[in-house]
This record gives sequence, C-alpha cells and structure tokens, in this order.
Amino acid sequence: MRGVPAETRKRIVAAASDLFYAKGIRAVGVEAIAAAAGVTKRTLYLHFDSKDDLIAAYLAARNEPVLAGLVTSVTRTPGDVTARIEGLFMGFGRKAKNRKWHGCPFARAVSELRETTSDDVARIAARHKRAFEDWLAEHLADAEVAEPALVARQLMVLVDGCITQILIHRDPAYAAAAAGAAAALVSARLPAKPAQPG
Amino acid sequence: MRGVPAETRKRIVAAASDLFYAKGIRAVGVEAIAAAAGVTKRTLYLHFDSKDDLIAAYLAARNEPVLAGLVTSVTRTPGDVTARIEGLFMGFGRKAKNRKWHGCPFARAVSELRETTSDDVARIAARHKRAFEDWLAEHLADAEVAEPALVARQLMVLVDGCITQILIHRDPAYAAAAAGAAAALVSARLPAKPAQPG
DNA sequence: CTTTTAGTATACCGATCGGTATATCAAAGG
DNA sequence: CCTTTGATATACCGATCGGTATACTAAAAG
Repeated sequence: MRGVPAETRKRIVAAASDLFYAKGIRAVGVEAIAAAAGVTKRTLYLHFDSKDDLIAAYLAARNEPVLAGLVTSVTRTPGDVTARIEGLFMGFGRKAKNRKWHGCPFARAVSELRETTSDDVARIAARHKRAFEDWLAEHLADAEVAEPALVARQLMVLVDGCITQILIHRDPAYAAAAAGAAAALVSARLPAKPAQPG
Repeated sequence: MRGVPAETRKRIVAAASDLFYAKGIRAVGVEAIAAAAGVTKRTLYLHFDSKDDLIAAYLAARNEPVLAGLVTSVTRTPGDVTARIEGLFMGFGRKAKNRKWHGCPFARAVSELRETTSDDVARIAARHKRAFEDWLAEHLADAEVAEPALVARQLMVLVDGCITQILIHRDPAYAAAAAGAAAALVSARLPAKPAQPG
C-alpha cells in the first residue's frame, strides 16, 4: 500500500500525540507509535530521524490547536473582559471532567524531559506559552485593562497553576478558585468601576 | 561491610531522590540508583519491593523538607501578611537560580507518571499539596485575612503556576508577577486598608 | 560458638529500548 | 517501459530495563 507521504507523516504524529500525551513521552516506545499509526517502524524512521525528532514534531503539531482552544474559551464567553477571563478558567474545569484530558502537553514535556534531552523541547514550549501570553496581553489592552502585559503574565501563572492543581487533586474546584482570582486581578485594572463585591 | 539497615535505606532513598528529581523518574534505572548509593542492586531490593515502592518512598521522604522550606520562605520574611506571602514567591525566584532546582517534585511525578503506575503517587502528592494549603489557610486566618480557605487555594494556584512558568521560561521574572498577584489577592481581604496602589 | 542478619559480588532472566539492515513490492512519473 | 519512491515484512543490533538466583562474607546477637 502506498499513500501520500504527508498523510502518513500526519498519521504517525497523530498516533504519537495520543500516546505521548496519555502515558508520557518516555513511557511510550517508537514501536508502539508505529503500530498505533498502522505503520512499520521502518516507515516511521523514513519520516523522522530519531525519537527526539518525533517529540519535537509532536509538540510543534500541538501548538496551534491548543492555542486555538484557549482563545476560544475566552472569546466564546459572553460579557465583559472579566467574564471572558473567568470563562477561560471554567473551561479547564470542563475539560478536566474528560478522562482523556491530562493538562498542558508542553508543561508536561518540559517537566518530564528535564536534563535528559536537547533544549528544543524547552524552546518550543516557551514559544507556545509566550504566544498565548502575548495574545492575552493584546486582548486585555483592547478591553482597556491597565498594564495589560503584567496582568497577562499573572493570568499565565494562574492558568498553569490551575491546570497543575486540577491534575494533582482531580478536583475541578480549583478552576473556580483560579477564576475568582483572575477576575479580581482583571477587574482591579479596569478604568471605570473598581470591582464587584463578592 | 555491615551497616545499620535504616541508614542504608536512607542512603538509597537519598540517591533515588537526587536522580529522580534531576532526570525524571522513568529516565533513571534502579541500577544507577544502587550505584549512586554505593550499594548493590540486590541490597536495594532487600529494602524495597519494587521500583514503584522506591518511588513512593522518594516522594514520602520529600514531603516534610519541601513543606518546611515553603513555610520558612513565608515566616522568615519580615513585615505583615502581604509581605510574607510575597516572600514566598520571591523564594521561588531565588531557588530558580540554582541549576539543581527543577520545581516541585510532586507535581512533576504526577505529570510524568499519569496513566502508567498506581494511584499512590497521586495520593501522596495530593496530601502534600493539601498540607501546605491548610497551613496557608491557618496562617491567613491568624492574620485576619477574610475567607482564608479561598485565598489559600488561590495562592496554591499561584504557587504551582509560578513554578511551572519559571521551569518553562527559565525566567525568574514570573516570580515577581506571581508575588504581585498574590499580594493583591491577600491585601484585598485585609480588614483595615483595601490595597496599596502600584 | 553458632545462628541471624545485612550486605557483597556476579551472573542471569525475559522484555523492551532506540535504531538499522536486507529484501521485496506496488504505484506514480518520466 | 522503467526508474524512482513510499511503503511493506522481518529480522537483527547492542544496550538497558526491572527483577531474580546463587554463593559468599562479616558483624551482631543469642
């Protein structure tokens, strides 16, 4: 059977994505990935130089969809900026109910591969996180939130902290706490009213 | 050579601690741990039933010292509650400069071992995180911060988010942002003054 | 003194790891 | 038609994995 090369490559990356994300990167061998992709190990190595190369491709492929999901969590929420940001965190509470959800693939990859592989993983992850931080800063600026860069950075801290807490406690209640904190930080920087009580 | 059993066990756990924490749990084999402890693999298996058993011992041994370090970061900082909490986050910025620092061992273990080993790891990590959250709540209550349980939970989110961001970006600047957010959340719940501008 | 005990040294087990070699095949492209 | 290409199947490589087996040693404990 002879398929279009680009499609074969995509199938391999998709299989690697599922397995790496679910079980961890070191826990999954290339043989299992090839089998899941319906492909021989030989074929896998025709498309990727090494497992590290495949790891990089996995993370690179995750960048856009994850980013899009985060942006959607914000923009699809009706209301003012504060409500939209709250929507971002409530989105994590929703996703956490899905047993296939295991937090941020970038944070997990960086955490797992510390001091063992090249710096590519850290750079790809940093770029991804920075992209969303920049988007947040712009979104906050458009909504006339003061010091948008600082608030965006604080929201990023809340985002990854929220994810970590949910992963550890398996309790979406932390999403509500994070949402409250985020709302307080954002609304305190709004020009008109200082903040709603509660 | 015949040593006190408890000391041999401690040496093994100490060696496992260093290696697991630096390189990740799956990345380190029991043989390497035994060698680092100056012990035979046979001896290691006289003290631990399996690698999973050793992993649990590693995390259990980390609980108290990590907790003590966090508490110290708060209590050794002079000033009011807000300043002390800021001190907690500035402590992360300080630790991050040490190349041997790799964030929270509990969060990293949970992240790495998802869907692969028993739930022991998740339970030990949850208990550890909860212990510090409870301590924070009590500390906040003593300082007359309103809704101490909620604020403590929000601070936990900031703590793990701060650590994650620093790990990814290798930039202690995120500690300052987290400290600012924490100070705002705490001081907003103080009885007397609402908050300092800045 | 003799029995436990804690340990060493070494070798082995089957399985899996990341990665390669060889040989074959089928379809697309000139 | 015939070469190139993407793929197959299968077997192999040395290394390492978690874990066990066997035999021996030295010190503490009765």
